[in-house]
Amino acid sequence: MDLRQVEIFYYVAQHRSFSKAAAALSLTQPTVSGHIKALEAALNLVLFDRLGRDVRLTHAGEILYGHAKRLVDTKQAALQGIEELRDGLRGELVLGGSSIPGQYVLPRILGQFQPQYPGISIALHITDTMETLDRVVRGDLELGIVGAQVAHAHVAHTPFVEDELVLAVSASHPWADLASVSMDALTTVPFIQRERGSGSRLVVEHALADAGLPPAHLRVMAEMGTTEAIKQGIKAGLGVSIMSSLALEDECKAGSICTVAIERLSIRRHFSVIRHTGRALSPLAQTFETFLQTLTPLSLTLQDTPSHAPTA
Amino acid sequence: MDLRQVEIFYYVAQHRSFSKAAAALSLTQPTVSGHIKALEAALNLVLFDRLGRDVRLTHAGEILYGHAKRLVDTKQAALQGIEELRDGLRGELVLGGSSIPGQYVLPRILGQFQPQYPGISIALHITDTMETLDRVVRGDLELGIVGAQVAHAHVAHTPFVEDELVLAVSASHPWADLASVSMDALTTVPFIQRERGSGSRLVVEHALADAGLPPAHLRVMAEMGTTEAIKQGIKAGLGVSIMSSLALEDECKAGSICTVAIERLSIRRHFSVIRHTGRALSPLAQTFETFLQTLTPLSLTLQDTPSHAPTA
DNA sequence: GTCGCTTACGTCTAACGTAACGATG
DNA sequence: CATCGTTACGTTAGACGTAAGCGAC
Repeated sequence: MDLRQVEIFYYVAQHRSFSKAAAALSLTQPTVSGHIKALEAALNLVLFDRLGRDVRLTHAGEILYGHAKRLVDTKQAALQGIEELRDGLRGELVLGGSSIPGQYVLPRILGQFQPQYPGISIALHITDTMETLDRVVRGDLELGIVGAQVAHAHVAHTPFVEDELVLAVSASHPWADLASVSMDALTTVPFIQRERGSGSRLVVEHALADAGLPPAHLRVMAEMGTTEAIKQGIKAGLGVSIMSSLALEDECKAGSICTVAIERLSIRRHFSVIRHTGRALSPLAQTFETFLQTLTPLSLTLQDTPSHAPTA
Repeated sequence: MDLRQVEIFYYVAQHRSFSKAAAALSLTQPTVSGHIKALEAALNLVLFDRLGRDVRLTHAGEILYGHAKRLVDTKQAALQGIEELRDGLRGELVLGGSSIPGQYVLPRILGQFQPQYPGISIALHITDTMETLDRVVRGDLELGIVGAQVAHAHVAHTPFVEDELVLAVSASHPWADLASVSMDALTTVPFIQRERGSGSRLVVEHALADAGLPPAHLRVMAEMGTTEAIKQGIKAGLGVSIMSSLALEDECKAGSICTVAIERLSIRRHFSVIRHTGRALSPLAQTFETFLQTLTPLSLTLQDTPSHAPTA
């Protein structure tokens, strides 16, 4: 049974006329005749009584009519669903982000993106860089945004907005009012670092090592799983840390944490958008990726990114 | 969007493999490839991620999969519905019958027919011959069984079981014990006849007229709308009547009404199955018509048709 | 090298249109 | 005779198969 035939049957049944159905379908009347004939032959049923100029459904035709209506409706619903999907108007955008991008960057971006597509839903999985990468590889996430360049076959990295990692100290710390401290000074104070697997930690260790300060020289007094925990540790006077300036916005404003420059050291990184090269992106994900590319770093910093120097 | 493509897509999605889907569909693998390619082009969407030897649905593919499943299921349901319909296993058999066939013949036949098709329902409309004919013409009834040959363009008559119209008198009537009476005697007793439009009345009038007894010569003392009313009239001693032997079964057995032969007159008729020549019969009606044809008059008379001579 | 999807190409069915025919009112 | 469905036939698109190509493990 061919859907085309069923569709034509549906039109004929509705119009009670072969010729009117043909007109409605932009076909010629013999074509409609042929399809109905073929359908009747395929089903081995007579579907219409041809009564002079009147065409009526037979009992069998009425049964088929109900099924035909359901088929045509289902097809229509499918086409509409696909249409909306293709336009990125519907669907679920499944994203992943490591902690800093996931907590401080993506929420702002999604806040701009979602209002443009009221029909969509967004799932944002915030884990760490490694886990995000794994999920992209498995296909659980369409796109990930991570804070470190982690290579993997089948995974493409696209550089994204820039981030600066800064030295953060408690407002009551002796360094709080200094313009800058030397790199060597870092080894003299208790240091709090992120857990292994964190992109931030990777970047910090690389940057310090490149500048001639092996990570082992730091007086690491604590290793914490989240940036939030580290901030609490800093405020409690446990130690200092180097973290994304993005995470310090509120604390700088509030004056509870101050950032201090490190002499001759600027730790900058790009966040990366990662995706599986072997998998196709959903239209919605494509739309989002395009949206990301139109975002200049400016449009992010424009909204309340803390200035480098603490306000307090 | 072609249903064939969707169906093939559905198989590929289920098997997570083009080649396995091809095998399941008895197609070659390139054919399946081609269909998926065409579908992806038609929808302007990538439906599968081809990951080496693994094939996975994209997000768009998953959306389509839901629709595809509904489409395939709907098609399947339609085919099954049609199948059952064609086999006459389901549906409604809409019949009409004039009073005698409708009340005394069809119930017996339907009692044999329906148990063979548990899924069907039967609507039996009992009116008179003319009304039954009209309804067949209008298409409200697929088949009618009437007691007289009434010609109409587009209506075909098929002779059915034979019926005998007999003289019925009350058990207390002077004629009750006679073997027969003369035709002329009929004009000497009060006569009860059926209403206009009745096939029985038509047949009786024709038969008497043919035998030389104009209907006007009867001493008609009552005209009643139903056979049942006439039987009550006979039992009450209002008069005699000529009616179908089929309607007298119980009364003869009970001894309340006796049948008497009329000399040199036997009034026989065939019931006719009528149908519209311009309309197709539903498979169920076809099945029923075939069933009717296999019924010999014997199989009807076999079950308790009253003997011509009264038992009492 | 093997497995599995894609591409290329040839065949053949069938979808469609045009034109002629036929029946109904 | 006008309208509407059917039949006949020619054209073209596409469904399918075979064979070769190609990337991944």
